[in-house]
Amino acid sequence: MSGETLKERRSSPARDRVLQTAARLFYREGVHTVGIDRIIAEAGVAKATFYHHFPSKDDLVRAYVTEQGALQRAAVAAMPEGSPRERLMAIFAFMTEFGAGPAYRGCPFVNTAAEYPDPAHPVRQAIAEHRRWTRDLYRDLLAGDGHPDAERTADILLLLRDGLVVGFDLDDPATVGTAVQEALSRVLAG
Amino acid sequence: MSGETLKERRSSPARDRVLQTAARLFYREGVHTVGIDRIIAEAGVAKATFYHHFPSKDDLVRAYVTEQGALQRAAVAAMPEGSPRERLMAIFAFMTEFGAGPAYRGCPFVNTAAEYPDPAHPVRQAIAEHRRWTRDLYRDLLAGDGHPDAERTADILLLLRDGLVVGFDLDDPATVGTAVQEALSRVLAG
DNA sequence: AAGAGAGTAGACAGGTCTGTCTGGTATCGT
DNA sequence: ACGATACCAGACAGACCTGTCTACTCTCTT
Repeated sequence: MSGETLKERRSSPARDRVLQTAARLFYREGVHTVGIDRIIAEAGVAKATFYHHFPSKDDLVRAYVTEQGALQRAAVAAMPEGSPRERLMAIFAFMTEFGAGPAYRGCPFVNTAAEYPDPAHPVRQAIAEHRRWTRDLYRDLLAGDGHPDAERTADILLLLRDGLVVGFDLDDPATVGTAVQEALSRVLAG
Repeated sequence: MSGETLKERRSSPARDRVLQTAARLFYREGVHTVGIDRIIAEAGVAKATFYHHFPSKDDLVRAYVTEQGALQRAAVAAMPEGSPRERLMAIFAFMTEFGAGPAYRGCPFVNTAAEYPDPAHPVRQAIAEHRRWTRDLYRDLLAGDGHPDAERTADILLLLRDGLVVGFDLDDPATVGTAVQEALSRVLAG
């Protein structure tokens, strides 16, 4: 057997193009406003091919969310070595840098969740899974840094992270950036 | 001249019913997924009447956002008397209580903004206006409490507020509730 | 008395949405 | 050589969307 026996992981050029195009459009314009026709047109893929790889649009949205999660996990894994404290700070520094950029449109998970009210929906479950991973990442880094209350502080950092992504999307980036720095020092000191 | 000479403020039973129905549906299910037909059906209003009061759906959405802002301002104004510090705490206590309820679906402003990517859109501007009011409210209460850095701390509180509304929508309410309390004490202790 | 304004019911136009289906081509493993 | 798989182009169905329009009723103001 070849390397990739995983069920859903089968890749193909057309599928990748669809997913990449969908990611770009969904992030920039939202999920419900972007139609299948537009995605396949910009991806240069036939409609039958699209429905061959994704049984429905919701499956594509779920794949989009899952893909974004994988990208974030890969980005964290590829981060330069350092102490847990340094890594934690680097994560927030990266979000701040990215959030201040002109292409920033908020957090794909938070934005997509706003369009899927039902918590039981597969898309929402994929989002919930990524949020658990994020919180656990914070907790592990805090614990590795010897923080006395890693569990609760991780919850606070998630709170801060959500405020960050919303603020960078809706408010003045410079103001949000300094607020995040200040909040981090107050939270981690306390 | 009678009391109400303000341009847009003219009220009517049918208009109120439309706005109230739209608020309920938009909040629970999102803006783009709820159509005009459904709103007028549930509001018991003819289509011509709807378009008589609201030139387009976007005008209704803008009215929805503006109305939510007015409700929040009224709620704060109707709060029991107390010191600035007590009032600030009461605001966060109220959000926590409300956010833990079963009907909570996140912040209407944040959720609606996720469906309107263009910052120049009237809907987005109405949202931005409410966010400025919120931040200034925090700043005034902090200043009234004699906080040494009311400006920057207000930004942090807004950060925390956004984390709160997102967290209560997507995560376990109990966990978020304790995290907010803890974060508040750490941030305000400074 | 008369007209303006608010209301109702519902048909209609023109567009967009998701998803299906037809029909044909190319590549690849066996 | 052959069957499976991936891909293309595009028509089509059926639903839903926003917004317009006709035609009529009721009530208030002047």
